[in-house]
Amino acid sequence: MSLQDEPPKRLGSLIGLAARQWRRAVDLRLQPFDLTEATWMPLIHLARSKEPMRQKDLAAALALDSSSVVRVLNTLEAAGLIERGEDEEDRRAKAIIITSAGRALARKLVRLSEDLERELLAGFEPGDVAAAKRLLERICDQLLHFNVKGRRE
Amino acid sequence: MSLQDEPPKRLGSLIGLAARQWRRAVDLRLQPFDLTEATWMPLIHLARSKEPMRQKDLAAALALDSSSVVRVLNTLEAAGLIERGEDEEDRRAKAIIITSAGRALARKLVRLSEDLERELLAGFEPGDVAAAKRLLERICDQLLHFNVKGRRE
DNA sequence: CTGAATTAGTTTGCATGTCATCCAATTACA
DNA sequence: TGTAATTGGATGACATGCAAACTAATTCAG
Repeated sequence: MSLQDEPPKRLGSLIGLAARQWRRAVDLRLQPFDLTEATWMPLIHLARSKEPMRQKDLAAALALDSSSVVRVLNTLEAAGLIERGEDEEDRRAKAIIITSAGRALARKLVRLSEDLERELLAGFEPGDVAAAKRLLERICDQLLHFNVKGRRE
Repeated sequence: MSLQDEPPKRLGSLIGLAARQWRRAVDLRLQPFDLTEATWMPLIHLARSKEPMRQKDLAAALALDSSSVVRVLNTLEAAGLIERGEDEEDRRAKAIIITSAGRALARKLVRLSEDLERELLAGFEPGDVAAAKRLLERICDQLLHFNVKGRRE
């Protein structure tokens, strides 16, 4: 059931496949914490920022639709990992603050994610990985461009 | 809104981001055909195969769960692009056959997908792209391994 | 040959991402 | 200043992927 036996995949499918498999791997490891890939990313991001973030900024940072972020934050809030405070400068906005429980969990998650990536990439040339990352970043930029252009033509 | 301004992304997030953006790009282009990325992949795959395929084989080829394939095939069947025939050798199985309308559409889609990829990758070194593809394939293999091991341990 | 295990396909429930739309607050401008 | 446009957030509908449970057909063991 190896992948090399099959006809060459397009880059798009390959990326999609890799993303799905990666997500499954992460979700597997996060099961003990009752978290999933979608929930840990915001948490780590929030832990990294010293200031409380607005949801809009978080969405931008994660390159997610703001509606997705709303839902994820709901579950994080229900789990007591974050709180939604008021933003003084703009009463529309909410200031997302991470609770101490959230911060503690985030520390574990960062370690876990580093372990996973290390384990997964063991046996790969660091240079190759870095090159692939650069390429992916450029592709993402290209796609962003492309999508924005296509949408609000 | 460029991506370079932000902290370096982990490879996992980067792949996920690229996959989402790529999907959006494809979906944008497929809107006129009332299709999405999830539906065109099976169609192209079916068009490529001379023999009618079983759903199980299609699922394996797309690296999808068989239940996902069921749903996609339902919509393709409703759109008149495929038909589910009986498999003579095994009455459990269905032989998926692509209709002439499906085949015609698939031809367009192949061209479209090639155009998209070409356009998107213009300005990239072909060698770099090939290297990234190889790396992604190896990562997918690694992840498959990893996930199978973790699941039914 | 008969019952157990396996297999192909389906159904259902859940998580996640996107879009369209709505509401309230803010900003811009005439 | 008063109204229009914009913005942050929330909600609902839909697509998609996965897992678990189910059905029907096949295979395997005895």
